[in-house]
Amino acid sequence: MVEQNLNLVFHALADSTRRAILDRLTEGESTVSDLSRPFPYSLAAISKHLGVLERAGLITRESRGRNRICRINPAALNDARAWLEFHEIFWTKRLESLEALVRSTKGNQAELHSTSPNHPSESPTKIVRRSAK
Amino acid sequence: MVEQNLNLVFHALADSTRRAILDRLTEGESTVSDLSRPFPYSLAAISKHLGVLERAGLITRESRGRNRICRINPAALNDARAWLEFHEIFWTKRLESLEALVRSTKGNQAELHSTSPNHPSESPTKIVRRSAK
DNA sequence: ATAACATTTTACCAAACAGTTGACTATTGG
DNA sequence: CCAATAGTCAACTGTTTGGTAAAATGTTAT
Repeated sequence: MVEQNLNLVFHALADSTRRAILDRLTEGESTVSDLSRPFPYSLAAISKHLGVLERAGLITRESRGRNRICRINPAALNDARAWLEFHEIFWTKRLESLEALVRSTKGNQAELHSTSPNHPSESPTKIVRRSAK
Repeated sequence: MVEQNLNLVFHALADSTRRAILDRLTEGESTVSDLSRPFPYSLAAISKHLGVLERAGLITRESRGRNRICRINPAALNDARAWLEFHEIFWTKRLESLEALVRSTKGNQAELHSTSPNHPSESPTKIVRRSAK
């Protein structure tokens, strides 16, 4: 569930055009055609990008008359940021404790490969078959 | 440059298998076949995933005898995390000031669409043609 | 009513993706 | 030296992506 959402969010962010759309949206809500103006793409292309962003929860769209106005949804970034932040710290900590281990055992050739200083069960991400993407 | 790198990093992260590989790698460096063992995929598939992760700078690979050992590179997460963190704060701030504006002008129907409380030049992401992806 | 406008949908295309299998290249243990 | 092991590469397959153009759907203004 969360896994699937991370896929959607990271995928949505992995495109310059979509990130630029998000940036434009920080300047305030916007209609689709206003949004599309600065881009060298068709309205339909932008509409598709908005679909990707909406499915990822990064924006919301609301019909107002014959326009659809788009707004950013800051909360949706939280999952992704949390994943990154946690992992950055986690990885760094792991590397530090690994270095400490190396330092403390320097001189005697301790096993350096297959190092598992903590229990593997801490690993937070689960394997998901491609069909679930 | 940075733009391009963000594409690579976010794309690399937008896949459960690759995130799971990264997680496994936090338990310590690993060979490719050790890495591939828990996954229901061929060695070649995992090797490809490792290529994606390496191109994004998220891991490094080093030949050791007939093995290639893979290590995580925590620094590479920084760009992505920085982007997310900045934007989450940025977006939230914008929404707050927008709300404040709405509150302060409540009762008189001020222009609510096309709202640009700050200068648009602050927007950090640039538009990049698809070819650059 | 009807014309114009804003957006989505559909049908299509080329390129990229995620996977496979099988051949190929090193490296090592016996 | 030779067989086994570790990994990558090449070719192929089916699916997804990011784009287009054109038709369809709503909504508003006249």
